[in-house]
Amino acid sequence: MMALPRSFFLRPTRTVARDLLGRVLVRRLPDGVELRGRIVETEAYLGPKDLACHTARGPKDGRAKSMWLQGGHAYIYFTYGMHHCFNVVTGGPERGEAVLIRAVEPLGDLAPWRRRRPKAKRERDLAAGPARLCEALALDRALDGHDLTCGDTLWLEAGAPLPPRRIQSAPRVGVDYAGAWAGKMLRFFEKDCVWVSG
DNA sequence: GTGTGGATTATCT
DNA sequence: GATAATCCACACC
Repeated sequence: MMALPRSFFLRPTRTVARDLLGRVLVRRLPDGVELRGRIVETEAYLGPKDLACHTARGPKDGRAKSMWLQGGHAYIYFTYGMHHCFNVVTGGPERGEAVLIRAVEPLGDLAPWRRRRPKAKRERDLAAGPARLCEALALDRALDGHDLTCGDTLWLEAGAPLPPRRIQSAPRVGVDYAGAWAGKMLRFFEKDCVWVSG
Protein backbone atom coordinates (compact mmCIF):
# COMPACT_ATOMS: atom_id res chain seq x y z
CA MET A 1 0.00 0.00 0.00
CA MET A 2 1.29 3.44 -0.96
CA ALA A 3 1.40 6.51 1.21
CA LEU A 4 -1.02 9.27 0.22
CA PRO A 5 0.89 11.70 -2.05
CA ARG A 6 1.79 15.30 -1.41
CA SER A 7 -1.06 16.53 -3.63
CA PHE A 8 -3.61 15.06 -1.20
CA PHE A 9 -2.49 17.51 1.50
CA LEU A 10 -2.10 20.62 -0.66
CA ARG A 11 -5.87 21.14 -1.02
CA PRO A 12 -7.93 23.49 1.17
CA THR A 13 -7.74 22.47 4.84
CA ARG A 14 -11.48 21.91 5.30
CA THR A 15 -11.50 19.63 2.26
CA VAL A 16 -8.59 17.62 3.63
CA ALA A 17 -10.17 17.39 7.09
CA ARG A 18 -13.33 15.82 5.60
CA ASP A 19 -11.43 13.65 3.13
CA LEU A 20 -9.19 12.22 5.88
CA LEU A 21 -12.21 10.46 7.42
CA GLY A 22 -12.05 6.77 6.47
CA ARG A 23 -8.36 6.96 5.55
CA VAL A 24 -5.82 4.79 7.34
CA LEU A 25 -3.09 6.10 9.64
CA VAL A 26 -0.12 3.74 9.80
CA ARG A 27 2.57 3.79 12.49
CA ARG A 28 5.61 1.50 12.40
CA LEU A 29 7.09 1.24 15.88
CA PRO A 30 10.83 0.93 16.48
CA ASP A 31 10.37 -2.81 17.19
CA GLY A 32 8.83 -3.28 13.73
CA VAL A 33 5.22 -3.67 14.88
CA GLU A 34 2.83 -1.87 12.55
CA LEU A 35 -0.32 -0.27 13.95
CA ARG A 36 -3.14 0.79 11.61
CA GLY A 37 -6.09 2.98 12.52
CA ARG A 38 -9.04 4.20 10.47
CA ILE A 39 -9.54 7.94 10.96
CA VAL A 40 -13.03 8.73 12.28
CA GLU A 41 -12.69 12.26 13.72
CA THR A 42 -10.75 15.39 12.68
CA GLU A 43 -10.62 19.15 13.26
CA ALA A 44 -9.52 21.86 10.82
CA TYR A 45 -7.28 24.73 11.99
CA LEU A 46 -7.21 27.51 9.43
CA GLY A 47 -3.98 29.43 9.97
CA PRO A 48 -3.05 32.81 11.51
CA LYS A 49 -6.54 34.30 11.05
CA ASP A 50 -8.09 31.43 13.05
CA LEU A 51 -7.87 32.48 16.71
CA ALA A 52 -8.00 28.84 17.85
CA CYS A 53 -4.98 27.93 15.70
CA HIS A 54 -1.48 27.78 17.17
CA THR A 55 -0.11 29.81 14.22
CA ALA A 56 -2.33 32.74 15.25
CA ARG A 57 -0.02 33.37 18.22
CA GLY A 58 3.61 33.05 19.11
CA PRO A 59 6.82 33.21 17.10
CA LYS A 60 7.24 31.30 13.85
CA ASP A 61 10.12 29.28 15.28
CA GLY A 62 8.25 28.41 18.47
CA ARG A 63 6.25 25.35 19.42
CA ALA A 64 4.17 25.40 16.23
CA LYS A 65 7.02 25.85 13.79
CA SER A 66 6.25 22.57 11.99
CA MET A 67 2.84 23.95 11.14
CA TRP A 68 4.52 26.38 8.75
CA LEU A 69 5.93 23.52 6.66
CA GLN A 70 4.42 22.38 3.39
CA GLY A 71 1.32 20.14 3.52
CA GLY A 72 1.99 16.48 4.26
CA HIS A 73 4.20 16.96 7.29
CA ALA A 74 3.35 16.10 10.90
CA TYR A 75 2.87 18.73 13.62
CA ILE A 76 3.02 17.06 17.04
CA TYR A 77 2.93 19.18 20.19
CA PHE A 78 2.91 18.62 23.92
CA THR A 79 0.20 20.13 26.13
CA TYR A 80 -1.32 20.08 29.62
CA GLY A 81 2.02 18.93 30.94
CA MET A 82 1.40 15.34 29.90
CA HIS A 83 -0.35 14.94 26.56
CA HIS A 84 0.67 14.94 22.92
CA CYS A 85 -1.54 15.81 19.94
CA PHE A 86 -0.98 14.84 16.30
CA ASN A 87 -1.79 17.10 13.35
CA VAL A 88 -1.39 16.80 9.59
CA VAL A 89 -0.13 20.03 7.99
CA THR A 90 -2.18 21.16 4.97
CA GLY A 91 -1.80 23.56 2.06
CA GLY A 92 1.37 25.03 0.62
CA PRO A 93 4.41 26.16 2.64
CA GLU A 94 3.84 29.09 5.04
CA ARG A 95 0.05 28.64 5.19
CA GLY A 96 0.18 27.68 8.86
CA GLU A 97 -2.85 25.39 8.57
CA ALA A 98 -3.38 21.81 9.75
CA VAL A 99 -5.86 19.07 10.61
CA LEU A 100 -5.91 17.65 14.15
CA ILE A 101 -6.54 13.90 14.17
CA ARG A 102 -8.88 13.33 17.13
CA ALA A 103 -9.76 9.64 16.90
CA VAL A 104 -9.10 6.44 14.98
CA GLU A 105 -10.71 3.01 14.90
CA PRO A 106 -8.00 0.44 15.68
CA LEU A 107 -7.63 -2.13 12.88
CA GLY A 108 -6.18 -5.62 13.05
CA ASP A 109 -4.89 -7.24 16.25
CA LEU A 110 -5.81 -5.11 19.27
CA ALA A 111 -3.13 -6.60 21.54
CA PRO A 112 -0.37 -4.08 20.64
CA TRP A 113 -2.88 -1.24 21.16
CA ARG A 114 -3.81 -2.53 24.62
CA ARG A 115 -0.15 -2.92 25.50
CA ARG A 116 0.40 0.81 25.02
CA ARG A 117 -2.93 1.81 26.58
CA PRO A 118 -3.25 -0.34 29.72
CA LYS A 119 -5.52 2.28 31.30
CA ALA A 120 -8.16 1.91 28.60
CA LYS A 121 -10.89 -0.22 30.14
CA ARG A 122 -13.11 -0.35 27.07
CA GLU A 123 -11.95 -1.06 23.53
CA ARG A 124 -13.54 2.16 22.37
CA ASP A 125 -11.20 4.17 24.63
CA LEU A 126 -8.05 2.86 22.95
CA ALA A 127 -7.72 5.77 20.51
CA ALA A 128 -10.77 8.05 21.00
CA GLY A 129 -9.28 11.47 21.79
CA PRO A 130 -6.17 13.20 20.43
CA ALA A 131 -3.98 12.40 23.44
CA ARG A 132 -5.17 8.79 23.68
CA LEU A 133 -4.39 8.28 20.02
CA CYS A 134 -0.87 9.60 20.53
CA GLU A 135 -0.31 7.33 23.51
CA ALA A 136 -1.58 4.29 21.59
CA LEU A 137 0.62 5.02 18.56
CA ALA A 138 3.67 6.21 20.54
CA LEU A 139 3.63 9.62 18.89
CA ASP A 140 5.71 12.34 20.54
CA ARG A 141 7.83 15.30 19.57
CA ALA A 142 10.50 13.00 18.11
CA LEU A 143 8.14 12.79 15.11
CA ASP A 144 7.30 16.51 15.01
CA GLY A 145 8.01 17.71 11.46
CA HIS A 146 8.11 14.17 10.02
CA ASP A 147 7.31 13.89 6.30
CA LEU A 148 4.16 11.75 6.03
CA THR A 149 4.49 11.15 2.28
CA CYS A 150 7.59 8.90 2.48
CA GLY A 151 5.80 5.79 3.75
CA ASP A 152 8.30 5.43 6.56
CA THR A 153 7.64 5.27 10.35
CA LEU A 154 4.38 7.24 10.10
CA TRP A 155 2.19 7.74 7.05
CA LEU A 156 -1.34 7.68 5.62
CA GLU A 157 -2.96 5.26 3.19
CA ALA A 158 -5.99 5.66 0.93
CA GLY A 159 -8.47 3.45 2.80
CA ALA A 160 -12.07 4.28 1.88
CA PRO A 161 -13.24 7.90 2.22
CA LEU A 162 -16.70 8.47 3.69
CA PRO A 163 -19.65 9.55 1.55
CA PRO A 164 -20.79 13.06 2.57
CA ARG A 165 -23.97 11.76 4.20
CA ARG A 166 -21.87 9.76 6.70
CA ILE A 167 -20.03 12.92 7.82
CA GLN A 168 -21.29 15.05 10.71
CA SER A 169 -19.82 18.42 11.70
CA ALA A 170 -19.71 20.33 15.01
CA PRO A 171 -17.78 23.12 16.77
CA ARG A 172 -14.23 22.23 17.76
CA VAL A 173 -13.39 20.95 21.23
CA GLY A 174 -11.72 23.09 23.91
CA VAL A 175 -11.44 26.39 22.02
CA ASP A 176 -14.05 28.50 23.84
CA TYR A 177 -11.52 31.32 24.15
CA ALA A 178 -11.32 31.82 20.37
CA GLY A 179 -14.18 34.33 20.03
CA ALA A 180 -16.10 34.04 16.76
CA TRP A 181 -13.87 31.16 15.71
CA ALA A 182 -15.00 29.02 18.66
CA GLY A 183 -18.41 28.31 17.17
CA LYS A 184 -17.39 27.49 13.63
CA MET A 185 -18.25 24.00 12.40
CA LEU A 186 -14.71 22.77 11.86
CA ARG A 187 -14.92 19.41 13.62
CA PHE A 188 -15.80 16.45 11.42
CA PHE A 189 -16.61 12.90 12.43
CA GLU A 190 -18.30 9.74 11.23
CA LYS A 191 -21.98 9.62 12.11
CA ASP A 192 -23.02 7.04 14.73
CA CYS A 193 -19.47 5.78 15.13
CA VAL A 194 -18.51 4.30 18.53
CA TRP A 195 -14.82 5.12 17.99
CA VAL A 196 -15.38 8.90 18.04
CA SER A 197 -14.37 10.79 21.22
CA GLY A 198 -16.83 12.47 23.62
C1' DG B 1 -24.94 9.34 34.73
C1' DT B 2 -22.91 13.96 35.90
C1' DG B 3 -19.43 16.97 37.91
C1' DT B 4 -15.16 18.30 39.87
C1' DG B 5 -10.23 18.55 40.45
C1' DG B 6 -5.46 16.83 39.80
C1' DA B 7 -1.55 15.73 37.00
C1' DT B 8 2.53 18.46 35.03
C1' DT B 9 5.32 21.58 31.69
C1' DA B 10 6.21 24.41 27.40
C1' DT B 11 5.03 28.66 26.04
C1' DC B 12 3.72 33.25 26.17
C1' DT B 13 2.34 37.72 28.98
C1' DG C 1 2.45 33.76 36.79
C1' DA C 2 -1.31 31.98 33.91
C1' DT C 3 -2.80 29.20 30.60
C1' DA C 4 -3.41 25.30 27.51
C1' DA C 5 -6.59 21.96 20.61
C1' DT C 6 -6.63 16.64 27.62
C1' DC C 7 -7.59 12.60 30.19
C1' DC C 8 -8.65 10.07 34.28
C1' DA C 9 -10.27 9.05 38.91
C1' DC C 10 -13.31 9.64 42.21
C1' DA C 11 -17.28 11.72 44.43
C1' DC C 12 -21.96 12.19 44.51
C1' DC C 13 -26.65 11.74 42.63
